[in-house]
Amino acid sequence: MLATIESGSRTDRVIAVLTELITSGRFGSGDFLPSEAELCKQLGVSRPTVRMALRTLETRGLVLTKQGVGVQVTDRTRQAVTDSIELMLLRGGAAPRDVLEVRLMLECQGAALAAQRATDDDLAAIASAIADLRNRPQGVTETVDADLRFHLRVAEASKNAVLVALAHAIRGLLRDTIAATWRVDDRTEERLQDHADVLAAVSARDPVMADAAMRAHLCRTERLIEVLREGGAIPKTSP
Amino acid sequence: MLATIESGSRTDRVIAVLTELITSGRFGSGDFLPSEAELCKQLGVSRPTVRMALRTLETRGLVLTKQGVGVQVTDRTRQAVTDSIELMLLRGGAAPRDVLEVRLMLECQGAALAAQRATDDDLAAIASAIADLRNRPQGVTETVDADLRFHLRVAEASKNAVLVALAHAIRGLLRDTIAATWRVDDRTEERLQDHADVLAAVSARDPVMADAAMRAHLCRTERLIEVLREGGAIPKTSP
DNA sequence: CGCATCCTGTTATCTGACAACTGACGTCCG
DNA sequence: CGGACGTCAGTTGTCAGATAACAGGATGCG
Repeated sequence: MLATIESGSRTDRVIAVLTELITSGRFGSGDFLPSEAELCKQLGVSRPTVRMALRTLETRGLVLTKQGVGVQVTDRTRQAVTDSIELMLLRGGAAPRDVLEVRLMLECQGAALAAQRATDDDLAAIASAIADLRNRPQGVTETVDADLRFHLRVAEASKNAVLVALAHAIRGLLRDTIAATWRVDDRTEERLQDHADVLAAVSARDPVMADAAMRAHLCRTERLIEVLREGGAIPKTSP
Repeated sequence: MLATIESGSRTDRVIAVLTELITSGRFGSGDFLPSEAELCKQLGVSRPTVRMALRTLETRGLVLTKQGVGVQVTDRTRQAVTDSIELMLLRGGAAPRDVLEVRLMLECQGAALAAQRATDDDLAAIASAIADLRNRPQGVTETVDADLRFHLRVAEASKNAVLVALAHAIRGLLRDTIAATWRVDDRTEERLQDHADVLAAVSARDPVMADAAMRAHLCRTERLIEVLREGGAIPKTSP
C-alpha cells in the first residue's frame, strides 16, 4: 500500500498507480488488467473510484474497456493526441485560413521527410491509396476516405509520429470542406495527377520535388475551396 | 433534449452533449456548469454516469472540477495536448527527434509568416523579450521564461492562431530540456545573437532570412541538447 | 459432430447514503 | 462597532450494494 498521505484525490492516486504500471511495462499492450473488483481490493478503494480512473486512462489512450470482457492495455496514444489537438483547435475557434496554412506547412514538410525515409512498404501503401481513388468508388464518402488515406500514408512515411498526429487532427477539421471539393467534378483529372506526382517525387527520394508536388496539390485544392466558398457551397465558419 | 437513441454508451452520449455545449460557446471559460445533480435531472442519467463524463472532459482540458465549488469551464486544452504527447513519448509511440523536428517546422515557417505580417507592436514585443533575456535575470527559471516569451512573441506575430497553439503545446514539452541548455554557459553569446538575427530578419520583412535565422538558432540549440544528452544531463525519455 | 442453450465472469448503470470541502451568512466577544 | 469564529447550505468525493447488459466458454442435446 502506498503512503496514505499523498497529494490529490484517491482517484488521482489510482490514476498515477495504473499509469505507472502501464508505462513501466509491467502491463504490455494486449494484456488485460485485473478486473475492476480485483483492482478495488488491491488498491483499497471503491469501484466508482477505480472506474473514474480507468475512464481517464481510456481518454488518454492507454486502455480500452470492453463490456463483458475486461480492461485491455492498448496504445492508442496517437489517437488521443489527435483528439486533443482537434479539440484544442475547435475550442480556439481556428480561422479557416490558419488551418489551411498550417496544413500546408505540415504536409509539405511531411512529404519532404517521406522522400527521405519512406520504405518500400510505404510506397506501396501510397500507391494503393491512389489506386483506390482512381477506381472511382461509389459515393463521395468513399472518395473522401481514399483521399484522406493517401495523405495519411504520405504523412506516415515521414516516420514522425508527432507530425502524423498533427496532420491527422487538422485533416479531421477539414474533412467536410474537402468532401465538398470532391462533390464537384472540376478538374478531377488534374488532382489525380497531383497525387501521382507526389508519389513519383517520394519514390525518387527527392525531398524538394516532393515538397513542391504536395504544395501544388494543396494549393489547387485551396483555390477550389475558395471558389466553392464564394459560391456558398461551404459555410465560412467551418474551415 | 437529444434523441435518446444514439450510438455509444450513455456516458459517451453525455460526453458528446457536454462537449457540444462548451465548444459551441453556450458555456464560456469561467462559467460554471449546473451542479452534478442538476445535470442528472436534465440528462436523465445517474450521477456516476455524469461524473465519468465530467472526468473525461477534465482530462481533455475542457473543465475543472473543484470540490465544494462546482464544475468550471476552462481552456486547458493546450495542457491536455502537451500531456497526451508526453504520454505518447513515454509509451514509445514517438521519439524525441519527432518533437524537435515538428518544432523546427512550425517555428521556422512561423518566423517567415511573422516577417510578412508583424505589426510594429509585435516587433516591440519581440525586442522586449530579447532585452529581458539580455539583462540576465537572476535564476534559470527567469531565463527560460524570457526565452519562451521570445519564441511565443515571434509565433504570435505570424497572426496564425493555429500555429500559435501548436507551437505553444510543443514548447511545453521542451521546457525542461531547454532549461537544461540554459544551465550550462556554453556559447550563450551566440544564442543571444541568434535572437537578434531573427528580430532583424522579421523587421526587414524578409521571410526567407527569418526562416533561416530561426533555423540556425534552433539547430544550435538542438546540437547543445545532443551534447547534454550524451553527457547524461537530459534523460532520453524526455525530449 | 454441430448447434442451441446455459452459465460464469465482466463491465455499465442505478440508487441511496455519508464524508469532505467551500463559501457565505449570522453570531458572539472584545 | 468591528473582527474572529461557528454554523449552515450546497457542492463534489467516496462508498456500498444491487441490477442489467454483454461476451465467451462450457454444457447438453439432437
